[in-house]
Amino acid sequence: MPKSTSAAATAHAAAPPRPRRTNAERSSEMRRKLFDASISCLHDYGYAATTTAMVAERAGVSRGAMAHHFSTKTELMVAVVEDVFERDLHFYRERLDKLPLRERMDKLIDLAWKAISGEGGQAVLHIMLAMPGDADLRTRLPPVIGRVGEQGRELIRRLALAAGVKNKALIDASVTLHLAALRGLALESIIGTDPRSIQGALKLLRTYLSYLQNVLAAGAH
Amino acid sequence: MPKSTSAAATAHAAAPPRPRRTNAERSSEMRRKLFDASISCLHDYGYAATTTAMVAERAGVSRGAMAHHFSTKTELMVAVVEDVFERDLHFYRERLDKLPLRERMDKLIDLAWKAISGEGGQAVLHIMLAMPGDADLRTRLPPVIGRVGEQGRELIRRLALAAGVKNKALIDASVTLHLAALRGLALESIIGTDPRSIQGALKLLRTYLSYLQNVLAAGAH
DNA sequence: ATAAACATACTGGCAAGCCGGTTTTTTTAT
DNA sequence: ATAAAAAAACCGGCTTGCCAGTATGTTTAT
Repeated sequence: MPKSTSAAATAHAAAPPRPRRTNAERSSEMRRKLFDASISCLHDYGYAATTTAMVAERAGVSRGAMAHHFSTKTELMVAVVEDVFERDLHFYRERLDKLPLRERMDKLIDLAWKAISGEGGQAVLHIMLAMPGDADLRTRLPPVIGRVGEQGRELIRRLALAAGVKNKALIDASVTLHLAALRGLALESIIGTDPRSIQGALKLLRTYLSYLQNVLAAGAH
Repeated sequence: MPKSTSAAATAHAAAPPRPRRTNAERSSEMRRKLFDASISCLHDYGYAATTTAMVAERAGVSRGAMAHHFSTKTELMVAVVEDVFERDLHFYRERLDKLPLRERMDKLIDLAWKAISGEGGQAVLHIMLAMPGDADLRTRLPPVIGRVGEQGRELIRRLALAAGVKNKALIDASVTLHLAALRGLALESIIGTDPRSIQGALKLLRTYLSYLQNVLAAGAH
């Protein structure tokens, strides 16, 4: 392989165009690639069948590079959950801000369904279900889930308050229930349930929510 | 160890009481033990962290015996799902038959919650989430799920018809949604969500169902 | 220069499946 | 009825492949 000659030193040598990225850029690009590959693998194969080697390969990255950024599989997975949650929150805020207040609640279910049933949501689902089998995950994940869960609840509370609803306990119960329902439906789609059946359930869920809004609005006056 | 003498041949020898079970009995007892141990392990550690050796040990059975009845882990897990589903259906029927028609619908949610959030339900949840990573599971499990799902739907359709509801599509959507919600809440309890929050969500779910019944009953006349 | 980013090779542990052999039950032949 | 033969249930060690983690070497940025 006669590539070692000073060809690279010649002026026109642009065979591999060198971007000359900064270290911070390299790191964040590396993490992005690893997250995407992880999510994709988790979606396709689940937690246990997702091997670190597989993730590295799909990311187009060496195992060593991955080890440099995430020394253990658990660590990577926790970071994946954080990444997905952050992106989801950003996704919600970006879309909701453009809508008039009255329409936001209704849109929320569609957005949440997209987030939860998508690749990222399914990946998170798999990681969560791996908790009972991984002690590290069991200690590291709950704080992450709790933090973002609180942020999400806060976001929805604001929407509800703007709509004139005060019953905090009921709002929380509603959030818990609707998120659980969406997760359950996402699970159904994982195990191959007929999508039409799932769509019907989603429609009913929207109906339920608007019923709840009516009741609460009536009670609020 | 002088137990090898003909003590067993004497009339009163009850030291090791030999049951002299029939083969069918031995088989079914063995399967029962393996199912219970599997469910317990799945609940405690999830799918991947549940090893066949662990199941055998917890069942108080040799690995070879287990291999005789279930030659592969996947095979055992499919059988576990079948067992849980059969027991659940039996559980539903037994409890519901004793109730007057009007109360059955409401009771159904409690029963389904007990079944889905219990050890067996969580075990099934773990097995389902393992599907993407196991090709065998992916081909063997759907038929089982489909069969029992249809039986469950049939049971509920009868209840609904007895209550004067005709809208078949809406009934199916309702069943799908409510089961999904319960599964999602079971998942929440697995990842350690505050039980009070879950109870609140359950209460709201019951409210939703009675609302739906009222609407349907009104529409049926 | 030196530290961070990236790559390659290796290792230790472990779980699933396999296999030869033993014990218990059931069937068959006498 | 009873012994021999066949079948079914049961046992535990072995092994092979594979995966997470590690150790060491090379390139790129600061």
